[in-house]
Amino acid sequence: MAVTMKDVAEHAGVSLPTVSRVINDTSYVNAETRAKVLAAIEELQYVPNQMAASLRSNNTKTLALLVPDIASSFWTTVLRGVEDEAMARGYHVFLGNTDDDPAKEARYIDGLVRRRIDGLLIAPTAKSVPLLRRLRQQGMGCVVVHRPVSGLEIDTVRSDAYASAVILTQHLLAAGCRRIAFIGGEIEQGRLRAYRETLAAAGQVLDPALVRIGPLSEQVGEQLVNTVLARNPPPDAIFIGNNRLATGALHALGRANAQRSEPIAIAAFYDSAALSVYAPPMIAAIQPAYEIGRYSTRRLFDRLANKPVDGHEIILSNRIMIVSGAHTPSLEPAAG
Amino acid sequence: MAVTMKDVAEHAGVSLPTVSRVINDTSYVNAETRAKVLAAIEELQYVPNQMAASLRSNNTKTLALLVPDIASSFWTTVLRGVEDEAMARGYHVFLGNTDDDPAKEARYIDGLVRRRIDGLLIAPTAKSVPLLRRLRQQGMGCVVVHRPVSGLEIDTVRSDAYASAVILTQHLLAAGCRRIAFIGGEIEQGRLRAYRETLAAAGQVLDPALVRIGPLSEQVGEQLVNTVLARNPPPDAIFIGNNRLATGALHALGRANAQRSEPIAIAAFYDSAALSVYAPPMIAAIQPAYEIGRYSTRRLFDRLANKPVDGHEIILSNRIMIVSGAHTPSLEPAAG
DNA sequence: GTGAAAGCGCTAACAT
DNA sequence: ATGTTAGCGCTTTCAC
Repeated sequence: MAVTMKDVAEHAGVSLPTVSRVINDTSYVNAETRAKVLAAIEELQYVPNQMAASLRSNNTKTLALLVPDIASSFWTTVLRGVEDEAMARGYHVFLGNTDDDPAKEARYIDGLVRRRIDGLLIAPTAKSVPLLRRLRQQGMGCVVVHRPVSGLEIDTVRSDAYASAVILTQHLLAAGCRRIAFIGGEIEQGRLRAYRETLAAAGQVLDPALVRIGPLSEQVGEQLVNTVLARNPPPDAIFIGNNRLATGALHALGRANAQRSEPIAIAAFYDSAALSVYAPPMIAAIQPAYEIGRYSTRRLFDRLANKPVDGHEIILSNRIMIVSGAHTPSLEPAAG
Repeated sequence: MAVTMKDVAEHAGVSLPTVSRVINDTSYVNAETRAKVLAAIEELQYVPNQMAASLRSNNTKTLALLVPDIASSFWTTVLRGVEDEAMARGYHVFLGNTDDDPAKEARYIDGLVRRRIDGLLIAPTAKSVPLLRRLRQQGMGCVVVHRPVSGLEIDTVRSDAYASAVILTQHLLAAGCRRIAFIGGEIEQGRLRAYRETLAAAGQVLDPALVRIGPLSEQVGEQLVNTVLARNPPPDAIFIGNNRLATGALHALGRANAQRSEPIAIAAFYDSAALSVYAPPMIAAIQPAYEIGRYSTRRLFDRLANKPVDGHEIILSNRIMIVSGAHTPSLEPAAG
């Protein structure tokens, strides 16, 4: 059917492995021989068959990134980081959406293992630990992206959500807020804990009705805000623990604040893509999505190359920003 | 090394092809035999090697999507559509960013051809026609996404940008605007033509200084708006021909309008993801990104299956929306 | 309905 | 520095 390495070898009057050596630069080849081979490749328009190479050599030069939903600007930016880093090394990347559904995740991973990907970057669901454990036993290179995993020593790249959440909460307290609501996703346990502990440390009692958890979508963000606003007395500040929720939540808050003399203060986990589109006055923790993507991929490559690395966790810092104008996010990180 | 089909066959006491038949459901197998095989697969934790299967069967159950930049919400949503459709049929998808750079695109495609992907979904650069022609000669299934291609009969899925641009321009004219600026990307020739022709049809003379073309980024969107606003006399309306530019452009316009008694009217190509984050009063053409992704993928599958299809172009309609409140996009499509 | 044999296109191990 | 040989794990073809 298509032209194969054998055809190239015959055309160039050399043996088949010599062609392989030229293509993969895997051992020295005479300049003359090399030229003949290159000419044959050019003339026959030969394109190597990676399937065959992979079957023999046991590596596919292929990675995969599994995220909850690529439609979220955070994950999009992570993907861009992964892609840039992988492409620079001649690797290609599969993308998969899990929708945080363990069944979908499992189905995806099965397909990826069949395809013998060299490594996996994954934002696991809450129930993925056994699956990750099995993958690792099978020798699959894995890096967990942006989510902590308990009960398993595995490479993880994430930002320090807890520390940022403390700063955000302290900022609201310092601004005089005394009824601070929290909305977030199931997965944001660290941020919720930071919020609770910071309030407790400041001697604040917490109204449990002001803490709302829900699935990660814009619509839910809006609903959760409306729910806590309906509480009597209403909150004087809202901590939004997730960037996906933030998109909807900020809308609802914008409308609510437009009708109040004293606006409700806002702290939010957000990302730079969303920031460039909409940024009301607030204090925000901006997550380094692109860097998370790049560092995850680098760590994966380091593992694949058996390079020595220290520790299992890479923790990047969020950028804390105080946004003052309606559409003019300050470009300077805030102090503290 | 790993457990192979041969191991499964021995364990189940059947021949190797029988295992293959069970796995791929490729011919009838006795219920008993089937059960034995399935048990062996389970017991040995066997995962088929898709490389080997692909090498033999000449298909990889793999697609690729090449976009200018996945960080744009439009392409993100297209990807989601592609992914959903592909996953439903057991296909996996490679993602690539070209940054509209022909060299990068070529490098990417080479890697994909080596990997023997079954089909390619691509938003080509302006210079990709020869490349596409060659790919098609090699028998690669190709669908062009969201961009018109001239001089080549190739499957294309896009929205009717020209028609929408006419409606947007007519709307601005009907609202009494007489100095309508246009900002867009190099690639948006159809939209620019619609704008020019509609103005001409209405007997309007066009100030060439009010037409600005630039590369697609938020920053450029902001710059282009500032450039046309600096013109004396200033425009009374701005037509934003691209959703990526729109993000930055709408910021600049928001600031400008805040300081004017008579606001500058806005018409824009936008997308639903961006809309849910920020939507000032304007008339917008909302592009059906998710559907473009799904239809492209379906068309590709139809071609791969040699199904008869009529025509090379699938043209979807944009949704025309009149946004009135600051953050409350009307959910009803506007008439006309 | 199932098995035996061949071979997809390449790389790895060895020989020279 | 290059050639010979073997075989990666599977599907296909052809028997029976």
